[in-house]
Amino acid sequence: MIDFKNEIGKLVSKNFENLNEDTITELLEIPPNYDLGDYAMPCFRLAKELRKSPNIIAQEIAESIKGDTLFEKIENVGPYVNFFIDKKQLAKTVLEEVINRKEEFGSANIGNDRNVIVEFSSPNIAKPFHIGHIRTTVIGQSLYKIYKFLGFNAIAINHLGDYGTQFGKLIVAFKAWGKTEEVENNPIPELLKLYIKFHEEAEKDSSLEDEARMWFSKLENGDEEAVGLWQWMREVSLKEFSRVYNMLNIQFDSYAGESFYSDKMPKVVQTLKAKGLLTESEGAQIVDLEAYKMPPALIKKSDGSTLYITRDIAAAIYRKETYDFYKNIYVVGSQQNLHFQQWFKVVELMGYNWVKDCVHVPFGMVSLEEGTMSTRKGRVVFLEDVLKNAVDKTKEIINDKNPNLENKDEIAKQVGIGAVVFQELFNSRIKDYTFSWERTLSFEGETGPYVQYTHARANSVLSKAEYDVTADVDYSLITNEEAINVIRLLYSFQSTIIAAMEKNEPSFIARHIVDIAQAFNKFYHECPIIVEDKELQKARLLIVFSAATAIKVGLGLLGIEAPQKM
RNA sequence: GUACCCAUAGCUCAGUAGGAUAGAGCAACGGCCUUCUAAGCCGUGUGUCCGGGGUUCGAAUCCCUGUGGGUACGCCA
Repeated sequence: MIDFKNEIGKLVSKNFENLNEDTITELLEIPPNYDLGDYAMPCFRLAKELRKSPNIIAQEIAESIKGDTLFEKIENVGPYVNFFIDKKQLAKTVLEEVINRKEEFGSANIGNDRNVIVEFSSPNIAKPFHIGHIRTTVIGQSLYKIYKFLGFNAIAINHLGDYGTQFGKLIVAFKAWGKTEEVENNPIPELLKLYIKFHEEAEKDSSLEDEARMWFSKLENGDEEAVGLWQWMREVSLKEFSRVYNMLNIQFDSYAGESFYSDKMPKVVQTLKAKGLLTESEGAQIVDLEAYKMPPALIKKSDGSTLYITRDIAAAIYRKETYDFYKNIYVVGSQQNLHFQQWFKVVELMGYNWVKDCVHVPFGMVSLEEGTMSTRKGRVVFLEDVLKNAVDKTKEIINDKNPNLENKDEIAKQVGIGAVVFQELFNSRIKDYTFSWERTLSFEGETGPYVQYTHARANSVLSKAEYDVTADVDYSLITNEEAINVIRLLYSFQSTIIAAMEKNEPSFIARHIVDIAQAFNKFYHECPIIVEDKELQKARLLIVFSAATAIKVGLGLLGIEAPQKM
């Protein structure tokens, strides 16, 4: 595609020797509305250097450029120079790009096949997969897809919470009150019951906590009974999780969870000791971080067993050795900000300069209307229930609006789950929010189903017209504002995807495809597409095809399906 | 107590690297299906951009400060 910013840079610098292309393109911005052009160049900052008023500079620049074919108009308004792109040129460059690239539209080879690890989802074994896990799961999946789309070799890692004192607790609880058959039949809920019971009983009898620590210690030392029970719990839990992953269509390249690193930790402790970073404090082994205004990092408990932070360090080192990552991304809630800061600092102190490539991508908390979620208190909303409810609601809507639709169940699944995922990805990561059924199950306005609906509608037109993609189009027929607005959004599609990658923010893409859908729907209402004039029809169908393609690609990057009909 | 995060319309939120009149969706009300999918489109209204300073030609955006809310701070993850 033509890079219009660069073209403006060339045009202006040609006439003004003391302005080079880069300073011009850096100044360029997109005006508040299209009446003021496609690009604007504010001249305030040039005023000092050129010793003229911004208005005069803008006037001189505007007057110096005459008769360029890429721009239909270049005008001066006060201190701004406004550039209006020639509509035919814009339509041609954008629509030809879509034709040439189809569902690769928007992709780019920025990554050069370098490895980017995305760690996400990472639920705790033996605990329910609840609504609090949705953000990491869905944001992680989307980032994984975005990096791939931009030419990186993305690696999805599910860092399962399959280790730690909690397993000591579960083993104690299972041995005391559990029944194998009940757990086999209904693993997560039964294990959760045991976990809750443990905490209730431990309040009365604190020796249970010690017993739990002892069992975890046994597990770490390879005690046969402990390892056997642990393996069994891990297996039945994973089977449950995979149901949700299948619904969301998520695959992982690795399930190397915390337990995977258990034999890699002694070396970390050794290195820390060798580098003189480890000190003893209250019987535990710590790395003092006071010089960096942080609380100390606990490496080993007083009973000798390890902690979360030690495992994360071991995992990072292992990943560097195994994948030689370009970036190592952790999609983990903002509650763990300090934890990441601490262990990043420890790794830095160990002398590993690749720590700069480790990125914590935090996100805000999900709470319930009743208050914060608590597994121990059993106050949770299961993710599977949310997805199922959304699918059921979608089925009702389909029966109401489009009862003759084929594959109702499949489409209800795509739309219902799409609605939940989209809602999750539409807002900035960092914001906290309260889960609400009403909002999750609303399908109008800025929602997944709205975008999917727009895609299906576009497809319906294409199939009615028996459209064949062709570049043999008279682009000068594309003149109306509604059509051009769609094309403008398609033009900025790729830069939006790149920004989403740079900021690790899938919501950029979600918002952009809503914009495309809105612009398309206006176009759809204003301009009849299947018309007498076949040349005009061809041009408009190409816009329909292009908008549908971009929406499909965008939804794909969010991990959402784009059904042909709905 | 200390650190970090958040604060924009009745509600949920956008607002690119500081730039021209601060925008969407929802909710409310009123229109539009004999024509390409009405999960749609069009119209109507609302803002001390949390308060106060500062930097700047220019601040919702950057800095300082206060307020309100959230999170985290040694043997959980």
